[in-house]
Amino acid sequence: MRPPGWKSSESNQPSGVASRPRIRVLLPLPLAAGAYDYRIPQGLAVEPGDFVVVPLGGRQLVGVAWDGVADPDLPEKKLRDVLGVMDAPPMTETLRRFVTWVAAYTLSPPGAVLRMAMSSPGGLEPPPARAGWQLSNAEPPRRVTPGRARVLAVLRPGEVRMGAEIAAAAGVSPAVVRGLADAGMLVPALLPEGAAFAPPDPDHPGPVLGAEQAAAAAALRAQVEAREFGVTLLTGVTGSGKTEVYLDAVAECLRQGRQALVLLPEIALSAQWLERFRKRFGVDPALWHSELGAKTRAKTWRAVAEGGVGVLVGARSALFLPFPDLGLIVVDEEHETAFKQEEGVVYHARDMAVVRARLAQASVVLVSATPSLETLTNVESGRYRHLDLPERHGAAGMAVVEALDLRKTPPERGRFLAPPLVEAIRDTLARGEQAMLFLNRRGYAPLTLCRACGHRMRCPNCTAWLVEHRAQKRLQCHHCGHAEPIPPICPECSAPGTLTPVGPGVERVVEEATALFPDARRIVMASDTIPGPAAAAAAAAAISDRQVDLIIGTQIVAKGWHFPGLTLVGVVDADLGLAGGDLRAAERTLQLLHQVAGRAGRAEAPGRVLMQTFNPDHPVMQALVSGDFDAFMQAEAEGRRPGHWPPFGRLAALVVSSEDEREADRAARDLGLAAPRGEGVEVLGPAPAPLALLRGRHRRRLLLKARKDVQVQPLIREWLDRVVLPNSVRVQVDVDPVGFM
DNA sequence: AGCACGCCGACT
DNA sequence: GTCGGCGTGCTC
Repeated sequence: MRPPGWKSSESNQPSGVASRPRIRVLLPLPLAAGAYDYRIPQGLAVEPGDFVVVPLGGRQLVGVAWDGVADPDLPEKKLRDVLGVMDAPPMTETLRRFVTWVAAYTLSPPGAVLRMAMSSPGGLEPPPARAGWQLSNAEPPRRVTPGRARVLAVLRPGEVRMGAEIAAAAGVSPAVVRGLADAGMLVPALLPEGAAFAPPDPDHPGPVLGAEQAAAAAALRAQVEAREFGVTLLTGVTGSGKTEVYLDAVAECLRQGRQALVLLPEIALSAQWLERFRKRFGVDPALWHSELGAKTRAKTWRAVAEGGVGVLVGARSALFLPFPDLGLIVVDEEHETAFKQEEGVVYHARDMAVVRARLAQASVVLVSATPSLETLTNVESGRYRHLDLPERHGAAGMAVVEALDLRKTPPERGRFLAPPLVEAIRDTLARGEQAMLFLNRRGYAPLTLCRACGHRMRCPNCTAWLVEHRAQKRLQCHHCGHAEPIPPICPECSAPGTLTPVGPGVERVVEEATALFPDARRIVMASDTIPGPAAAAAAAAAISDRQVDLIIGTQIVAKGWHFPGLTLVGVVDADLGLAGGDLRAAERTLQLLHQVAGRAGRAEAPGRVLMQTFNPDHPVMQALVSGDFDAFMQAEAEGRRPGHWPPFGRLAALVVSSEDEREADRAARDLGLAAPRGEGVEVLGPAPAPLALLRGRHRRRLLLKARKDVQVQPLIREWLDRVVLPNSVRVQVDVDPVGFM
């Protein structure tokens, strides 16, 4: 007896005294040692890349036969036999090399990276054959009941259909079908597998490209046609047609018979993107994101491995799918920090996309209206090519952006919308156009304090204030799961009714807008009101259909929506992202606010953007008002270059954490004392990590800063080997950190 | 990641 | 007297 789905050795003989060949097997577990060695039993053929079943301890696991030679010194008695080979396409050498590369770069166990490449256990099993019935060759009896006759008439010779379906088509109960089967007139048969994914047609008549777009598209097509590694940055303002241009490169990739992967930062919110894809290719692409169910996941994974998927659109994890011949990777909104995976294997999907493409001899297109300084620097140095789409395609010009000085025209006391913004909204609504208010902060108020004693409500597990969520009447921590009812008295001084919300969250803006514009039809777009892709699509449709006058939302309104009736965007707090000592705070704020601004005025009507700020002279505000991002990014570069800050140097963060604060301090200090030193290497800290307490763990951070030509991975590996830390202390390494962790 | 082995509190 | 808490360590 053998489990379904895999082949085992034919011989049941013991492996014998003579030593059998060995093979390394990488298991999808975070084992620091890497691949384990196994014995190949007689009668079983195992090649690198094969998905193999092996014993580990008391259980059986699927791993991948890996490259390299087994350790000849490993004693024979430790070795166990490979149990079988899965009936699945082997992992390609390119993907195996990618797994190894990512593990080495991120200082993760290779098995932890492999786990991401085996993210669908079901995909390794052949798809379950579905059972059906077909006509037998038996001579039909001369007399049959009318029901049986109808069934026999419904089925054509050789046709296989499911029992329930046959019964429905013949208008009989399933019992009649069963009866015919018992009588031998129907025989069981397997249903043919339908094509899982309709192939996108590269020559489907799509939208017509303008001259600038056509030229850029031709350049991208040529790059794909070359079938070698190359990276191009594609820039252009919102509405310049970047998507249509890179979809043309996708089409060329399909003509080449290779697969294309499009990475989006938030796949769950991309209903409008899918519509554009459908317009270009006539079918839906395959999708990959964390919300896929196990069945779809398995089907998609398997179809990708078998080469049955031409184009796949996915979130960052799609980078580890088993494409047999990947020809193109598009990273849309390449500046987005959502491409950075912060948990488990810490990696940046944009950077790893470039690595995978290099290993696969594929093209990369990085797309953004506001590219990251990293990417711009690679353009500058000639490593990446650059194509720019200069105009807004077939529509009005860019929205006019104005900084609204809150020092000159402050809102009324206890309000958050300044009079000029209120006026602008009023005018917009009066014209029958739509307005949007953006505040990147969920909840009602970010801080609750006691007016009597000054006590601030904070999370017991994190260094963070509790955020009031008025709808649930609760205070919530946005970093861990903690939530509590709003206490009736101050927990510190017991004064009743003195707890006061301070500052605005999106709910409070809704409250204010409701009081100001009671007749406007409103929609709130925040992660708590838009729980999934379906809700996002519905909200987008409601806005496009003009069922809504005023859109109030957080971060998610910034995504690439196209709302033709929207002509005014108000940014409630443009300074929000600028606080804190983050290296990229200014760059990120610019990118976010520009993206929000891009929602305004995309059709015939011109758009207007009002940003409420206390710093109208800040370079970010100046750049947004003038639209001169090149100058801003150049200034950013000049700010980072002298200190060898990224991208002009390398950075790695080590976050030491423990439930015990003194232990965290001690461990961080010990690490600091053992820090590597040398030419072009510097270690900063330890210092409290940006969230000094997170989910009950005290965190300290050390930063390793090195010159660009220094390989930081061996330095860090040796560093960690020099220090012995208690088991309760965790060290998380983040190579190329973005923002705080 | 599992699943073992290994030492200290509330139960049939 | 045991059942069981999860701390520590190993799995080719």
